[in-house]
Amino acid sequence: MTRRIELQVHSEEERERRDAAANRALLLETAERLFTEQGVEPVTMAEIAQVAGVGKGTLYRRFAHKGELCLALLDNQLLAFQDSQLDELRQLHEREVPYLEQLAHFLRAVVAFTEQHMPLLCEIAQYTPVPDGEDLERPHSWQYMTVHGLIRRAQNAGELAPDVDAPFLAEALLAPLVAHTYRFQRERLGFTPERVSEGLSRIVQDLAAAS
Amino acid sequence: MTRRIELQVHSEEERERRDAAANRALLLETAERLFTEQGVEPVTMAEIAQVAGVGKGTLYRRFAHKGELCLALLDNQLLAFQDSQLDELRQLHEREVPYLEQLAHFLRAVVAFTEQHMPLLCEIAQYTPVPDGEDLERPHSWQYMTVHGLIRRAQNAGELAPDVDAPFLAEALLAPLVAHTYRFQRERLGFTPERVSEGLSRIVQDLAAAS
DNA sequence: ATACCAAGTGGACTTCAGTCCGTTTTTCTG
DNA sequence: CAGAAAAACGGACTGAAGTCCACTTGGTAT
Repeated sequence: MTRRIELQVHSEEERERRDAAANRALLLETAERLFTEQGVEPVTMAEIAQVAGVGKGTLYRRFAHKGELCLALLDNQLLAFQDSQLDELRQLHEREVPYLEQLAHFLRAVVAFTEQHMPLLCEIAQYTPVPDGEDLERPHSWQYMTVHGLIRRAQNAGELAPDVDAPFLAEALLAPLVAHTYRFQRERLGFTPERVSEGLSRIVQDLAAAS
Repeated sequence: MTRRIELQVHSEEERERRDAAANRALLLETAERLFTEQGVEPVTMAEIAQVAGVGKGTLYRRFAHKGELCLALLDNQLLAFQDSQLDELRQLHEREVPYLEQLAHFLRAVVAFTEQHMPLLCEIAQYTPVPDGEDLERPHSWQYMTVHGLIRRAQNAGELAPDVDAPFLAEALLAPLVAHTYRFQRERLGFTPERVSEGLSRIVQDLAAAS
């Protein structure tokens, strides 16, 4: 046998060596602890490596930059969020709740998620070298697809005019929830999460009413 | 006479020394040239100082960081933009164009401005240390006040339901025009400026229709 | 004119992100 | 179990932002 055929769709990158896997876990634990103690932003990559007792090279071999590390830390919670949302949307769908109402519900959940993970999300956005980005926007990307999907279904169901630009509308509804923009609203404008949720719901409602 | 009373409302910070003013101008010219030649992002502060033939300390005394330098470079054009917009809005108002239409017009103008100055605006956003920000958001701040004002007038004129959260709506309409968010739409989603303008106008229209 | 001093200046220095590469460890193969 | 290839490791190094401070200079008061 020359090479095992890749069967799994996801994360089949021919497994890390044992020491590598151990270090990945160690680094994630260390980072999480330091973040809890000092907050995300002030902790440096060098500090994480040092406290974990490995060289910087090792740290950077696992995580190309601080953003990737933060994303890894968020990964489990992101998966959980996605699962719970898919589930809730399915339930709403079974109860034949209109798509635009599902959308409002989903946006509310995204607000909560953003609120909860603001520091990590800001850091992820910060350390994403412009042209790269691909997977760093993963949280946003999934949210975008979901919102876009709900909008299109709403259009198909006649809840929303079919000539509305669904991709743009999806982006516009999520734009206030981009980490830095959201933080600005929270910290400088003094908006509460509820206020943001309500505001977005209202926009969605009015879009429906206009159709 | 002990101290001249400050009469001017703006920029009365007791004037720079002649050499300082000369260096400010020199640095702005140099930065502008380098930005034109190489683009904004790859030019370093050290390079600007070096090419201008001054020490880094001098550069940083004038401009606390790259964001401030970029903002200074944008300042004239920002003033021109504000003037032209105030003028246009005044004209629209005289022709008794509805406020929400004025708003759509203004948002279109902001899209154009953002489009034109994207590199500088991104850099300004990048180098704004979190807690600071005050004047770095000046472009956004003025846009925000204008949009907010138009929304409230629309409400007073009965064009828009009075229970809409005007401050939030202003922020939500401008959120897609925050530099990084806008760039994402342009470069990764492939939206054209027209598409963004149209999309925002449509939202504004539908808000009106729903009231 | 002189002398004083706040403002301005230059560049070495610190800090942090991220890279590089010679050395060590794991794992695979016979 | 030995030997070799691949992967991982560590920490010195680079590059850029931003700070610091001893020194100089332009405005002002005498």
